[in-house]
Amino acid sequence: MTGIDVHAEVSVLLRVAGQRYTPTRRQIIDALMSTRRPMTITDLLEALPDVAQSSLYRNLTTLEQGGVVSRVVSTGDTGRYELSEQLAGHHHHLVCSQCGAMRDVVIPESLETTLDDAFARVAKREGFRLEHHRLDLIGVCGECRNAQD
Amino acid sequence: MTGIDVHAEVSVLLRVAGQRYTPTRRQIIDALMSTRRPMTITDLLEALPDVAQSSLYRNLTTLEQGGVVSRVVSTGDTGRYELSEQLAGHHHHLVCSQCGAMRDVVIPESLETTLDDAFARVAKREGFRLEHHRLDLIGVCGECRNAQD
DNA sequence: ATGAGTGCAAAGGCTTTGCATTAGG
DNA sequence: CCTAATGCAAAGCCTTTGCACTCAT
Repeated sequence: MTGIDVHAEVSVLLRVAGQRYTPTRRQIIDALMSTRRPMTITDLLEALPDVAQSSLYRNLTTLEQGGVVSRVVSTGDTGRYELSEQLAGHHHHLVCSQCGAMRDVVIPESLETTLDDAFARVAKREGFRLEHHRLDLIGVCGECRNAQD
Repeated sequence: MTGIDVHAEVSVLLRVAGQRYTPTRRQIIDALMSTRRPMTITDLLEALPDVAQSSLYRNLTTLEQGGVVSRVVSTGDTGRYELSEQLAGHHHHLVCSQCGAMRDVVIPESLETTLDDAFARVAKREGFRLEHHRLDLIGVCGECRNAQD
């Protein structure tokens, strides 16, 4: 998806949610689009030095409620955000157990289908209405592997 | 795995880590064994009313470093802990998107094998040394479904 | 003009740390 | 005895909130 498409889509999503697409929000989206990994609050503050911390938090909340971004659960002590899957596509994460870095990763479509089928059965068995799944691959990233040599 | 086995195993793990298996730590393990879901700090404090909050945090850290318990990443604002997979066996979690509750769930062994194979390939492609995977099924639990009727 | 968005500072809430006391080997 | 573990209280850190100001419609 190109940047223009994303901005147009965000604009629609926010309008539906009764929210404006302000310059600050556009900057946040630009920052999130610029990388293939969830960004921490710190990352975002560094990328947007003119945005107050409180504004960042408030905008992220607004964007999340509008379905534009998603809060990513991570091991770290600070929150992480990414574009919602509606905008970025379905994906998973590689998580480095040493440095904590996260990176997006896509698994074969056939495997996703297998997973969806199996999970649907498990959810039914457990009396659970399944919405989606979250899958992280934990290991050691290339940089940390090199650093150990 | 029976309770006796778990305590014996914990004792060994802690000894290897150079740590003692104190009464407080045994109480924590008993609490974690009593339920099939990760417990929050609040849960544990309620289950162990005579244990100071700081002791709980410190013991959980010690137990985690010894490989006895695992910190579970969750959406909530407070930490969650469970017995390590070495003690509790490999499993995943059902996470309720409405009430935040988590519950253990096991998926078919054949699916785990399929996942492991596929993930190994993905990790290799990405220059990642895979350690394990984390899989959550997000949806609405039975209680919340009933509450909506 | 009228409500939303912003910045700054203060307050909140979970977690960690300091320090004196107690228990275990 | 000597180190580890505990309790209580204080400090830290990320996040949220209050309030006045500015911007957009």
